[in-house]
Amino acid sequence: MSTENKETEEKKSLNFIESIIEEDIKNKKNNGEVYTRFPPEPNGYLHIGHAKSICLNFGLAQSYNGKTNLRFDDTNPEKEEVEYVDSIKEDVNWLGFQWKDEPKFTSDYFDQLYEWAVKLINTGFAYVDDQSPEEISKQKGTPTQPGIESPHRNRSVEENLDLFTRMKNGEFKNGERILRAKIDMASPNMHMRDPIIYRILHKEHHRTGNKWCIYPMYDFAHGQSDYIESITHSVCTLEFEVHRPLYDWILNHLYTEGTIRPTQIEFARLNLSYTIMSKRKLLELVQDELVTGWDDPRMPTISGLRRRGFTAASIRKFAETIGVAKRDNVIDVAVLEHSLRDDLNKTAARVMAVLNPLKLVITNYPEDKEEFLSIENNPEDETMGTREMPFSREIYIERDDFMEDAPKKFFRLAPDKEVRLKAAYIIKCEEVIKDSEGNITELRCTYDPDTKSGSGTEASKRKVKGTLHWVSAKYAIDAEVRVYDRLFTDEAPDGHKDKDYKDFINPDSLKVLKNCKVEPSLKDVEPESKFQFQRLGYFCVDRKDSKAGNLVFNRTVPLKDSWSKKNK
RNA sequence: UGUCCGAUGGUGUAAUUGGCAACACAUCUGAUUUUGGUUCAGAAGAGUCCAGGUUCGAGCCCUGGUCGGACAACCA
Repeated sequence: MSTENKETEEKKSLNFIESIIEEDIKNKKNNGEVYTRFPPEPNGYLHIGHAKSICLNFGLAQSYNGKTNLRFDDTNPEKEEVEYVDSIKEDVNWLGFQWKDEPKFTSDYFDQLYEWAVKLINTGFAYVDDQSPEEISKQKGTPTQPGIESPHRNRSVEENLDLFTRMKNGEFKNGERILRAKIDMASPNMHMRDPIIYRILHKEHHRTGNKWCIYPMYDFAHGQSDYIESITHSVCTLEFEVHRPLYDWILNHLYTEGTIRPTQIEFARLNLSYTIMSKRKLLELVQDELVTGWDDPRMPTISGLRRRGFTAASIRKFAETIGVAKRDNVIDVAVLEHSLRDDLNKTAARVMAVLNPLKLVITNYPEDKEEFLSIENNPEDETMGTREMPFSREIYIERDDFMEDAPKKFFRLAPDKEVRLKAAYIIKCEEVIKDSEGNITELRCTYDPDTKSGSGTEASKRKVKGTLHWVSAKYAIDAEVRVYDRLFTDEAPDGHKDKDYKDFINPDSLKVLKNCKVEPSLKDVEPESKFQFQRLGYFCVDRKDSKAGNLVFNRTVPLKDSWSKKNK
């Protein structure tokens, strides 16, 4: 049986949301259409957890020939800002998704929402309450005890209408009046105990300015926005599960026969080991200057991952790999790193860079001689071609690649030992030069001219245990390399009752290396371009700080390293 | 002493009319390798939260438990 046959015969397994959608399509629900939305609140930057949701929502629409809206859920002017709106649009685009038409805003629907509130009042399903927040919350009861009804619950429609109009007109101060849905104060679901649907907020809104001084609550805006936009499947995270009865209740009171009616479906949010995902805590890291900003390469934000050197494709692949379900989950951050390496391995050009330079002189190599050696750009992809690298008598190698008293399994350079210089010659270490304090300052080696890589000679085919990367001292370019590591030392930084997540910040999450030497082909690299520094890891050109003549590279992720692992 | 949701190797996700628990990550071998990378070959690791029941047969259906999560913002 051919693989082709196999693929067509094996049905791809569906996640629970896809199952629901396929069932809906089969039943001709919503005319078989699939229309999703991604509805962030513009009160912070998007993170990898949002990426899961973005890939899910846009991906669902893609698989079922549907469309996806980007909608900003901007009903709380106290927390929301345009800076966040802009960053969110950029991040979604960067991830590779296109929303339908212009981005939508819940604030676009404030007029309609107001009308619907009036309708609810007119039909006797909403009332204005004059009580203080404290009183209202006291009457709300607890999950195990029913609430009690507000003394204003049975006001006349006329009085409610008058009061609500005056709320809108700014006759009251913040908190003096509130509009509530009249549902059931004894409901076992707290959200059904006459939830607040409109509050007074004398605060300028980033889009509607000072037009409104009353703003709808999430529950009185989200479902209606879905409905207005003809969203068929409103996919959100599990914490909104208990809101679903209210979502449905509101729709029941506004729904017009024959229109598309959205359904809310909840999935479990992403948790990543060694990572925090709370927007509030991420904001705190930024405000406390524990990181340099929302796009600090150590942040799990999309802009942080991007600046770190992640590819959009690797994030999409990650989202696909982890799947979607309803149970709590913690994904090993290694899964994310794996999808990254997998992508970069195929796409990133190999270059030579020495992070901790140690001078090495090849004593039998003529002083005036120079060679240009051909080297492949990516062994995984021949079409990426080759380049020429200058070789000369004086080179730099990695300090870690030399050991004076080397253990048996150390396949690198040591006194009297041989090693191959990648794409060049086999050299032998003859002498170790030290300063007065005993620090190694230079290595003297000899090379065997017959061992030139690719020359085809018998000597060139000789096997030596180790191969080192190197750069010509004369031609190397200086660069700054920022070596990033995970931000937290604990698997679950915010999972400890007795300790703050900040207690687990990794003091070595960033090491700045100033005098690195990189090969000359890197002279004019574009910001964000990605490379594999041979034998070290994947690095990218920092999109903000790298300039011609002042190169800055970020370490995206190290190569897998079975040597250091073995030596732990 | 409430309502809703969930429970499958270390981690995640599958098992679609009930039919030998599969895949990925992680782990460990070995081979290849001018990257201690990649690739390749292989190993180990769960009997599906527990107890009953239905059935020739249950991860899947039924009953009762246990454990975990969410919910009491004029946040979303």
